[in-house]
Amino acid sequence: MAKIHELDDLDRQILSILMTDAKMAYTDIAKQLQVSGGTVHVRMKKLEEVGIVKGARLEVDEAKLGYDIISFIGIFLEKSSLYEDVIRQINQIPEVVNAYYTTGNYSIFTKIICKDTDDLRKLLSEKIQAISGIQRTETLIALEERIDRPISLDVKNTQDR
Amino acid sequence: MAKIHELDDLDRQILSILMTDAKMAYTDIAKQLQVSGGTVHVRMKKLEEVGIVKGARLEVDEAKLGYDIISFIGIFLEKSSLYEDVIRQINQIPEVVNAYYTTGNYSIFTKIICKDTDDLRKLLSEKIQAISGIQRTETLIALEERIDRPISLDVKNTQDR
DNA sequence: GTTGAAAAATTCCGCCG
DNA sequence: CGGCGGAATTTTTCAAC
Repeated sequence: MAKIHELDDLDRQILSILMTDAKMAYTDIAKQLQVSGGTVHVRMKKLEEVGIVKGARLEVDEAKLGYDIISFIGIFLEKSSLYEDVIRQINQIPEVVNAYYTTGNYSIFTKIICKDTDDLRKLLSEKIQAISGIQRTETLIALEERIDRPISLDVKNTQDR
Repeated sequence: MAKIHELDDLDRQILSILMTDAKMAYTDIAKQLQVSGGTVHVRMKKLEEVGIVKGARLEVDEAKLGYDIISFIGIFLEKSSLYEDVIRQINQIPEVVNAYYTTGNYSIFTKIICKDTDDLRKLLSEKIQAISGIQRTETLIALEERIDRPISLDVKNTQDR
């Protein structure tokens, strides 16, 4: 479930560009990388086929939509065997945007985006704490998002012009 | 820095669709929502102008690219006045994909994606710990990402057909 | 990997409710 | 004014080389 396919430098360059701007036209990328538009198309098709490219998401300013609170909630389970069940229930909560199975302090670690502190309070007391199998939670509130970017692929030749 | 613009239901429906699939053609969205392609175009332009739409990112399977370790690192600062300086230095580390200023236990909370545990170890000891102003760090390693999705906008009328 | 041409989507503009 | 329809321009997509 994590097979590494052979990618050449062109693949990585195309990915690098689209990872920060998925809407850029293939013809523009082609110009930038000095290849034909057809080539970019073929590469992307291959990358989609092997599952490296899973799709594209619009980046929105959540705060401008009224979602002001980003928080991380660490969840301790009563028994680790409850993991699947708890994840299933957490999945029902729309405000949860990420959930990870983790080592260390917590069993499950989640990222949550909600409208205000009242929303968060209700979410914790009425939704999260209500899930059976959860022992206790720890909440971390983010005041400011300072870095948000994709991973940077290292590309050998950046001698494009 | 968080002004809420008036969005109608059509705006929210368009956003909802593109937030999960930014590559969907405007004409397809138009068909789905029973409006003309031109209308979708005008709405998106407005959403971009007011900054609600910031861009689009390709979603990639990091594991297939060899990036197997997702970890969260909480950073304690010696003095909170060092915040800006430390963020600036963290920003230089390509593996850092997110950084937040937080309340609670930590001062800075980061999400990091790297290739393997050895990479992570080096990152911690050679890059993070080397930043002056950092007192200590706490690391959380994610074994499995189970939920990864955008926020869900509530749309009044979903009577599209 | 390229070229070129058909099909489709984007983008713009004048018109209508 | 907000939405519509159509036309010009670009882009995507695919074949043959």
